[in-house]
Amino acid sequence: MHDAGESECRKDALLDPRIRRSRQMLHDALAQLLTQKEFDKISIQEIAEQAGLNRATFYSHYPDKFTLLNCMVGTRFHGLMARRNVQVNDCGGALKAIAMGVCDFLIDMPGVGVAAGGGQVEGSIQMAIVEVVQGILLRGMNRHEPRDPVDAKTLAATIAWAIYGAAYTWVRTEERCTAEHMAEALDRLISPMLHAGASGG
Amino acid sequence: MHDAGESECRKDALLDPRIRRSRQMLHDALAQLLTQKEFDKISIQEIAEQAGLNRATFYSHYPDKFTLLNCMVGTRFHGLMARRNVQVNDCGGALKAIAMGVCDFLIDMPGVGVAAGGGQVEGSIQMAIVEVVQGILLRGMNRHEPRDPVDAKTLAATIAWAIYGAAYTWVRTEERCTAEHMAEALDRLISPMLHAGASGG
DNA sequence: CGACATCTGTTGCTTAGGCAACGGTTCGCG
DNA sequence: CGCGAACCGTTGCCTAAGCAACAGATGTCG
Repeated sequence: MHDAGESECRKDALLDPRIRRSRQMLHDALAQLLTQKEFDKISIQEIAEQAGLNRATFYSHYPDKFTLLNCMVGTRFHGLMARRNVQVNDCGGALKAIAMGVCDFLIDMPGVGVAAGGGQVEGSIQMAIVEVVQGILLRGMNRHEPRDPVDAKTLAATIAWAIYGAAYTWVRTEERCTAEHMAEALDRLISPMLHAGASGG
Repeated sequence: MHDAGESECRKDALLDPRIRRSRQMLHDALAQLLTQKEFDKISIQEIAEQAGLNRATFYSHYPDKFTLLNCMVGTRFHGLMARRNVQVNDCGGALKAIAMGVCDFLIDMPGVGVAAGGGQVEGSIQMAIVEVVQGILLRGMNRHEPRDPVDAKTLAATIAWAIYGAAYTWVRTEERCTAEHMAEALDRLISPMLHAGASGG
């Protein structure tokens, strides 16, 4: 089985309610356990037990706990941005909204503190954030001011990584400013990049 | 089917996890809907939808929404008392704990406000509370100071109804005292009844 | 070293839930 | 009155989840 492997993490709709429910419970279980112990100290048995699901059911959804982690992080970040309806449209402030989302997500995400680093959790978070932010940027750019696809992809990647890097550094800073302040600073910093190269080729 | 009919509401343990989960979801769904509209304005379709379950699944657990209401209220009150580990033992204060539980439950229970009265919801609550409180009293009396079974049953019923009636009146009072204060008053009022007739025949 | 414990993937069978469809009731509205 | 809409209670078929059991890997303690 392993229907939810990596790439098909977010086919939320159209799915059997039982499947969506089970995956949701596995996500919640892992998130809960991450508040108590490190990722590599968590067994699949624990996750299944915490979720109130059978261990065999875990394997019918994910091949291993790493894939679950990736899907959990991706789904949660995607959900956060979707709930806030973050998108790049004609009115400004999109970059600020994106940066706010990333900052808030990093703050709330268990397993990411001032301590620890280089773990599997950080990697999953980074991947998920960059991928989702890239998607938002690309969709907005294509809809608003079309440009060369290669340029668009490069630009989106650059901005996505820039925002993630800034937020990642920010969240690990002892006496950091507010997320709001950080997001505004990032917006001012990056906006020129987004609008400068429009329609260039 | 209809495995959870009325009397066998609380066989929680030993049951297939899927069954416990579904019933829990139906309980939560009904409780949620009761915060929004009156009981007889709620359809089974709504309950199933709110629970994220199929309508047919509802019928495999309960014959109608009245049974669900009874089970939901009973389970919730029983769970509240169990979590607080309320029981009649050698040290005093049992009646206060019981009264506190009843007051807190009535306060939190949706569908019971200063308004409305004589509805199906009130009836279910009354039945559940009296039954559970009677059980607690009977178990405690048998364990602590055995007496004639008939007397015990009558005494337990009397006290249970007294507490319910007091709490019912209290919760519908405009400017009521705290639950703590009310429980203490009831304890002082009823304790003599509980201890007076011990070992009588 | 062996004994014991825990976790891992995987299997086959059983059971609960999803779904579509049915006929039947009630209600409101033109 | 007829019509549609919504709810009811039930059915049969299909799919996901529970469960027990397996062999194998790892780890730890005496």
